[in-house]
Amino acid sequence: MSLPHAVLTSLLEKSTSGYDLARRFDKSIGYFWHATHQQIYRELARMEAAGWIEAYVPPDAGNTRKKHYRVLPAGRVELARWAQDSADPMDLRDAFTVKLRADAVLGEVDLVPELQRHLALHEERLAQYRRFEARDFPPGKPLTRGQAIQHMILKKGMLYEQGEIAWGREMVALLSQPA
Amino acid sequence: MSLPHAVLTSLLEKSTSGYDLARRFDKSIGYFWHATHQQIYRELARMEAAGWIEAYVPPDAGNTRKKHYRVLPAGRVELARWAQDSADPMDLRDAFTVKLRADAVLGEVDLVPELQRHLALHEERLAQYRRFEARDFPPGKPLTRGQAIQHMILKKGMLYEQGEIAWGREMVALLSQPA
DNA sequence: TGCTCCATGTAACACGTTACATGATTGC
DNA sequence: GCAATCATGTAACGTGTTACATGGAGCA
Repeated sequence: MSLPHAVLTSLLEKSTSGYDLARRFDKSIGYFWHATHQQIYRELARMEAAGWIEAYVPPDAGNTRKKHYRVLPAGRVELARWAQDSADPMDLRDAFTVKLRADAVLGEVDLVPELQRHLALHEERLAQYRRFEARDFPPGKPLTRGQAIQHMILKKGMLYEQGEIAWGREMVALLSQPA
Repeated sequence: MSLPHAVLTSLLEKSTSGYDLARRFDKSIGYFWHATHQQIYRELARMEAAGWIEAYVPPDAGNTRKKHYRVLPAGRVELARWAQDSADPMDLRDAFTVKLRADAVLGEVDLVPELQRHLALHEERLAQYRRFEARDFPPGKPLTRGQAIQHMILKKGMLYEQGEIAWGREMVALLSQPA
């Protein structure tokens, strides 16, 4: 049960509306914790009921219907409590690997086009991470502790994408071989 | 919806009982597609109802209550259909990375012990993968197409664990620095 | 006898996904 | 005026998790 805590973290980084949170979950924090906008609205309602966050109308509201949320002290306490909890590394649920295994046992499945599509997606994401890095962490720039952690998170994402790409290329070569 | 297909794949690799499938999901295929024994029993019941698999009493049953399952032609067809479907790369749900972000914004969270625990788990799993590799894919051994795919899957797991370990060590160094 | 592990399940609930609904605003 | 996008939600359903139930087999 970490979705509320991912939302709390995102709100602490920047107080905002459910809609903008959902969009942020499509990039940034969502690269490490995926969630749909419906999950986010549901969690916001629950957390408001629990007294972890509160809604307010932003001063520059103007003519939108946006409801902004900010984290209350109880929310901070809960987030700190959860962060100190022990939890095992994430379980993988990687459908493509299962498909490869299915191919290994069935034969007659052509996974090359899908693999190449995934490769392109991983390359695109890696390129985006590199742009983030160039923008936020230029070489030589002194970093606060928090920024250094954010940089390491980005590097973790880059490492992951690089691994997927290197492995994917080798896999294309194998699958493209004549049987 | 890939759990039934992961089970089908596992049953094609070896017909067996729900109990043994559950144990296999704790190693082997479970490293890429996690599932609990309750999920597996539920899927077996559904797939039997759908005519994808059938239960039978193994000839050497003896005095156990084990029900073995084997894949029926309809199950093969369904697995091949699913394997050809397009699906995006897996979404991550990595609680530890969220905790790091929480630490970056909150401070005052000590994630070093947890990180070291994870490091030990990743190292152990990598060692296990290496044992699998030495046992199943000794250098120079000629491989069928299916075996070559299985080897690549194992290498993907090794690459992943190596990345986690390298990154984790760098992260320990950062978090251990005096603030 | 009592303990542990084997083996299969039921039930309740929490979480995640998909489809749909509603109305306001912005741009052509 | 119309379409696309903004912004928030409801509802239904499917998947995943946790707790518990049941009874047999092996063994000290």
